[in-house]
Amino acid sequence: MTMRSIAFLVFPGFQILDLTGPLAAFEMAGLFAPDAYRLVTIAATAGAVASSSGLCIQAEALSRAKRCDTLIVVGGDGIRDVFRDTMLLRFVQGMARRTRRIASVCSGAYLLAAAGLLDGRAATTHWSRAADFARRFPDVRVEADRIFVRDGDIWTSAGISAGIDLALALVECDLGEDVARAAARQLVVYHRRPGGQSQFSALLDLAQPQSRFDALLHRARERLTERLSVEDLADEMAMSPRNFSRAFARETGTSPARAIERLRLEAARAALDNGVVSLAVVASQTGFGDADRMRRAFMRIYGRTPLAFRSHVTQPAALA
DNA sequence: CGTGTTTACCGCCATG
DNA sequence: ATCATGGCGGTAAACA
Repeated sequence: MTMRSIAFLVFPGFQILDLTGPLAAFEMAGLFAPDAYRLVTIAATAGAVASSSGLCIQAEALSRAKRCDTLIVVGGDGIRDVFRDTMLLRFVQGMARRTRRIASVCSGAYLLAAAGLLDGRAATTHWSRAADFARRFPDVRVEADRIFVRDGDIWTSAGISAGIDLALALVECDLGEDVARAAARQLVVYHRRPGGQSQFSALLDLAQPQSRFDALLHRARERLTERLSVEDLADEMAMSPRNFSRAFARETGTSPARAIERLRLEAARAALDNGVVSLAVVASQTGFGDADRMRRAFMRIYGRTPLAFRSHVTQPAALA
């Protein structure tokens, strides 16, 4: 197996989770694929680099990344100064020619865009900066609602924890789905977030963030074991069932019952993928009542049984 | 697997 | 007139 060197570029005022999330994801992948990755953190000036939280990390010189496989640029408020830094821009441009692929987390995309690497490409960044980003870099196709975007050998990801999703996707690309899922399980995060593309999970694929049903769905997800009938939900919105159904369908594109079912399916999938709890327990915890009803719902929507969503990956030797 | 019951959804119409 | 609302009844699907 070839050892791949992954270089993380940091700078003063970087976001600590943009670095440590993906770092930990690659580390976990290493439990299942020993010696697959070598991880190095680099900065324009070697030595202690303070993150925006004040926590410092020890970075190595840029020259340490000359022969790396992947460069990952992290984000953070400090990017405001960094993406105008001609020395770093030239470094990134040079890396684009040398490395197999380049990625960014959160506002790290600013550096890639300023270096011209994203011109004509699809990319994403933290949702709160998407508008500013699009204004500054009109040649980039910003896909603001995505967790991460791949365009050729350039990968960009949304805010903070999305960097973990990005890293898992890179791992899957390198080492296959089994290793990526095992690493995700070790991190206790979703391998592929249900809802796939939305920074806000599938839940808000349904209702717009400012929709009057957005909060309702969020609350419902916290108490899936309750009845959550159309009548209950209408009552909670202080609307008649008829009008609630109609308004909900108009504003979310799906019916109330289908939305609730989707939430239950997502929760059940996550529980199946992450844990070893029995089907009956998962069914009860997600509001399906019993395993048979859950199974029927899975077949109806996914065309596969709940068991098909269980990951069958052994524990890493280091933790056995 | 068949069967009675419940639930969800939708068209229609009345109201304000 | 237009629009949001809400009640009624039929139908189909899911449940028991």
